[in-house]
Amino acid sequence: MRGYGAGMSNFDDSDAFEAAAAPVPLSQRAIGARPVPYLDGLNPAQRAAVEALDGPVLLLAGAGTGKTRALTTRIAHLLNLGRARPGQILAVTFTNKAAREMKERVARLLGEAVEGMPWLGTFHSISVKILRRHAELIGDGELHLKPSFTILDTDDQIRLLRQLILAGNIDEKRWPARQLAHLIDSWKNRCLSPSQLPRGEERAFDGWGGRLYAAYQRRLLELNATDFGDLLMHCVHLFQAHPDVLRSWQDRFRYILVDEYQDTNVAQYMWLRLLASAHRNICCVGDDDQSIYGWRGAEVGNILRFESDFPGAQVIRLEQNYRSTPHILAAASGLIAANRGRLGKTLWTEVEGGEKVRLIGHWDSEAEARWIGEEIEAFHGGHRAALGRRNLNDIAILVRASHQMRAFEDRFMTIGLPYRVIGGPRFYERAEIRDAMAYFRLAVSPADDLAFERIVNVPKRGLGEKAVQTIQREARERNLSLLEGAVSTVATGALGGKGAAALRQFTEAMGRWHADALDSRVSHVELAERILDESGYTAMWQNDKSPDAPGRLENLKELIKALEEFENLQGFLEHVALVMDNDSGEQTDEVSIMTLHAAKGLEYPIVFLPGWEDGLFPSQRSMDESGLKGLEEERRLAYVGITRGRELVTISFAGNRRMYGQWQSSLPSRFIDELPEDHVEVLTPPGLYGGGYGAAAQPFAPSAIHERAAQSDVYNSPGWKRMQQRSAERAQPVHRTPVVIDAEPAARFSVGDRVFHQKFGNGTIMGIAEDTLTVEFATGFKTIKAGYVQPASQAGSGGAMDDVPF
DNA sequence: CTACAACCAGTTTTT
DNA sequence: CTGGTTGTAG
Repeated sequence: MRGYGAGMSNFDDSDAFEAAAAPVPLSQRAIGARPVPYLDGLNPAQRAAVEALDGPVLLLAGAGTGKTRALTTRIAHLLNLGRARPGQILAVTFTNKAAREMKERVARLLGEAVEGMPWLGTFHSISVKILRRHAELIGDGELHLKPSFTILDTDDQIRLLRQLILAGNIDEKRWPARQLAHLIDSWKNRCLSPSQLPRGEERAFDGWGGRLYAAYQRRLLELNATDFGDLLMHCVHLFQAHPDVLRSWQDRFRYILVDEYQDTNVAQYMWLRLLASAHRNICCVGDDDQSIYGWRGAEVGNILRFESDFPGAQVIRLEQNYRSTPHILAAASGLIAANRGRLGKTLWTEVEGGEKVRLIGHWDSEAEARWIGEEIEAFHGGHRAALGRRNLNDIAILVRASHQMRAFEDRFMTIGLPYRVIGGPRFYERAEIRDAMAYFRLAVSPADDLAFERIVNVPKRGLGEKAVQTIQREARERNLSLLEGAVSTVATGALGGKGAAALRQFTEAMGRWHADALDSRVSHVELAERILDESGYTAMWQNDKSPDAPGRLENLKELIKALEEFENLQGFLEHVALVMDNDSGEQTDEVSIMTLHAAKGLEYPIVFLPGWEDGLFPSQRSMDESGLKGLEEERRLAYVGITRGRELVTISFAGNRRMYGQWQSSLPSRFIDELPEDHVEVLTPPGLYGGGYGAAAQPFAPSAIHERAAQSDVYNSPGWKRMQQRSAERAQPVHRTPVVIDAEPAARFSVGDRVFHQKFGNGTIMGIAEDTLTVEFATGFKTIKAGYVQPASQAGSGGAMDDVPF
């Protein structure tokens, strides 16, 4: 057993073990009437976490220390001891994914015997459940929510705000709706209603912030709608204003568990405090070193303050790591030790050996991508003896900013290395899904004005801005919904011939769909398909020549499939806003590329961390906006990145990077200086000065990189200097290695073959000249290097179009 | 109303 | 450089 944690003063090895120093292993004692096999195999700290059932508990769980296991076992224990029934445990997560995983694992621990946990879910989904029961209490006497309220997503929210901004005669150029949305969100994150805004803040947004916020909240009530931020804020205000209601929920939830506590914002914190204040049986699990969402309202302070917030709290540290090698843990620990405000933990492992964290600098971002591509091919081909032959699924590239991904996508496309981008737009955020949903929403609730506006002219019906304005005027004057207003507009003949005919057709069809939506004899799945067909929506994409059109049609099919799981359209719409996500169930062998944020909670045997350059990582913007706080959050992000790796972590940086089409030179990240050099091996970049892979590592310590930059071989090489000079002239770097790897593929193709191209979609080869193909795509003829296309049948492996859900 | 050209901004992301 | 939005001409 060895501890790592350079310079951490508050580390106390005995902490975790004292709590569990029981003479007889607990798993061998009879607890209650039933045996407790699930306690077997827990380490002492985990067992302590499971058994400290009463009172406030802070479970500081480092990366890879079996946090979820402790949490789910704790739930099983509560149930097994009869301390609570499933309905009396409140277990909160941030994401649906985490909630799902926890549900599955609790079910596995307890077998079929236990019914599901109704109150295991995200902050938002649980808040919705609570709010629906007390909707009438939200708002004022005049105007209040109804239990059937809808939940607007960010898009709806912004469109609503834009209308208010325009109505207030504010220049939307200088004061964009997006910014107002962010401002209002930040208020809601802090649980501030319009009347509670601190002086000064209400004057934000050109003096209109407070008033626009108030107007927006009023409009939401009129629409019987909430946004995501409201769900939490309304709950807190409900609890504060109605002690009897709060009391009933406090009584119901005998035990409270919270996952990822370091990511809670003020609203979530208040929500939890209110619910826990009576019995104080609250167990918060988190890792202050992994708090990386400060920019969206998370308060690390919540976890740092836990002991004073809940006096007498037990603090249990999970520090035994089951994921990474000692070198990886040591590198991560050394790095994070540079952060000030932290509670302090020291990860250790029983595992021995393993490779040091590798560090390598490259001339530019293209060389970096090229090198990583070659490394991956070597791992995949089994050319790294120590690691054996690896699946691509074992490998991940974690970047700071999504624009870094392109270099890798380009390169991997060229060499035909299958990859998958994780993250990206969510399924329900895709335009086609939102359009389809708007149709369904309008069919179910004809008064849904936002849905009406979204689809009245999708597909194009010749109903542009003018027509919509006419309808809006009509609706406002007669106090009707937009759909009713549209009917009325047709009747009064306020709209010209062509538009009127199209609008009549639209409203009549919608009338039929609405009737069918209410008719329980009509299958909602068939109705949904019919709506998309009759509205011309499906046809719109079928006629669309762009390469992503087939993918969109595919998504629509998936949407219909998802519908089958629900009783009716209403039920589907109720859940979809909160619970829909894109977890592609496909199991193909691909390298994963994602942002560091998206990687949190995941692990891979082999991890590449490119782009460690000052300004990019740590991000300049982060530091400019939040100073030291921002820098520390960046450092936590680096910590998260390193601790994703199980066996081998490779950090890299480039001296030049293309940004917005221009070459910019950069220095290695300051985080590289902070890596403990005993655990880092510095590699020599290939091709610079005859180095090559086999060359011995340069014997300079990473902590000296900045100091030695001026004299080191890398930075003194003629090539490097030439590049610096060239990039200053905005020229392309000298460094251009001919692409060797893809010299052969042309042979694989012959005229007439169907091929797939990332950008142009599917096409047919019309001619071949060496490695250059002439391909006919839907959009016309293109001349393409063979390396950029793949046989159409394999289009499933590695194209951006694979990034579709399910 | 649509199509195309000019213009501008440009981390991280869940619900 | 790119994608998204805005502005103008047809």
